[in-house]
Amino acid sequence: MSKSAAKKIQAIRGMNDLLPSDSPRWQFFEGKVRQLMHRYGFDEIRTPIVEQTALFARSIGEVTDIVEKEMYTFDDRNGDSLTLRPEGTASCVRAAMEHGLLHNQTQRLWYQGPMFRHERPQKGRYRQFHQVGVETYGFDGPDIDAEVILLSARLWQELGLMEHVTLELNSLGSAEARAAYRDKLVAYFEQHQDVLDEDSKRRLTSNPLRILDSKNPDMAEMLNAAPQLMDHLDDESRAHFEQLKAMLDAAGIPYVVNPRLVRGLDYYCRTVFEWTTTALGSQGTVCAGGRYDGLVEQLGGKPTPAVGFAMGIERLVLLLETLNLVPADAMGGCDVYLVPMDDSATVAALMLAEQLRSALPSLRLQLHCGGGSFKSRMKKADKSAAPVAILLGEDELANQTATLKFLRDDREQQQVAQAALAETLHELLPNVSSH
RNA sequence: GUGGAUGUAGCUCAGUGGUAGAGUCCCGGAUUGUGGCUCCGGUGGUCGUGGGUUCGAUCCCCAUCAUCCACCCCA
Repeated sequence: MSKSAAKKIQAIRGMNDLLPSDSPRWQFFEGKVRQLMHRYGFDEIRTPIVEQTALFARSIGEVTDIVEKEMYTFDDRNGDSLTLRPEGTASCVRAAMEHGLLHNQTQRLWYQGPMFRHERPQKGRYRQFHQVGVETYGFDGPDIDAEVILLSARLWQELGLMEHVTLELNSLGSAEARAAYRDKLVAYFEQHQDVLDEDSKRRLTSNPLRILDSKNPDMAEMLNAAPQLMDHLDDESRAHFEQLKAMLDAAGIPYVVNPRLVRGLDYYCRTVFEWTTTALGSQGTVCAGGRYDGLVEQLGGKPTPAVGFAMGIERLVLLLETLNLVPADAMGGCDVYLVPMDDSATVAALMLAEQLRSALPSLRLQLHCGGGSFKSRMKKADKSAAPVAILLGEDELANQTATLKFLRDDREQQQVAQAALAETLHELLPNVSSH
């Protein structure tokens, strides 16, 4: 620990520690997700966080921002170019193909885990962030589009977020229709070069559809007169989109059609959607996805229709926190804090704690450790947020009892025989069951 | 990647060109076996980091790192 060697090592920029005070919120969210996926008949898939660089370049699109400047790419010791995954879909397709999951069968998969993008960090935008994603394969009708949207909607309902999010919907048409429209749009923009700002000129080659979404008021007039994607949909995509809207109407899910909604990743076609919120500043997209019918084939598999979405866990947890939607009983804590009143009761307390844990498997009991004055032991009992403290001292040891003290309500403490303690706690604490 | 704001105790923040303070937290005491309220005392800081100007820099200048905001992009 010399001064010269004192350069502090800290976490990588944009990569955060998840501290004990945060994890209950994450666990609450993750628990809801897991339960929901189970209820909808989706199976979990876990893939490595590192893949061959080519996988992402070929799926996300060579000229997207993600591939051009945001990937964590490095050479393995044998010279292979590897990349920390910037999103989950490509890995999922790769794994499904590699293990024959797409061979004459349909799949409904979900995953969860860290993703990596080298962007400038901001609230709700990090270099290591976490997504929950859903991917379905082998369904070409709008029913599966509706199904995954309904799944996401139910999650918002269960989390109490429904009135804080908006569903935006669009159709990009088939890959062919989209490409044709893209050419037409580029031609139109090239005729109006003089009105385009710098960003838009750059996007002319990278993602011309996004220019439509520009906030620059000087371009508004020109953009309004631009060819509309909706007018260039192929008939099949138009029908698909109409049916999807009818299904959402029938399910009572409100949405707004946003003809300027364009996803940044190249593989999307037909249905695209985003759930957005105004409560998080400029990082308003909380969940986004769509159809990517061409990707499996593009990666060397048989043509396979696919629909999926991903949501950002940091953003959703942040939203839950901001809106105070995590119930208090999910925020950790324990039921009972067991206090040996002085060091002579340590061993007895240890044994009593184990005995109670055996008798009451759902009991959350924290044993006081680390000594200290009796006063400080009681302070820690208070801080534990437990409703009940068990005190064990000289008198209790002498007559095989324990003192039950109620920390949260005005109620006389009571002496209970140690043999009857489990039964008493079971009666006292509604969430604790005996076995 | 571009523009801007901010970095002082574990946390929230004052403050001054002469090597730092409050609240909170933590520990102890008032109260020998009873926490929360009150009162008293105590621990805790290379003032983000590295240079420069100066007799002297936490303060002024430069660089750098980090966080936040907007843009870009996206979950």
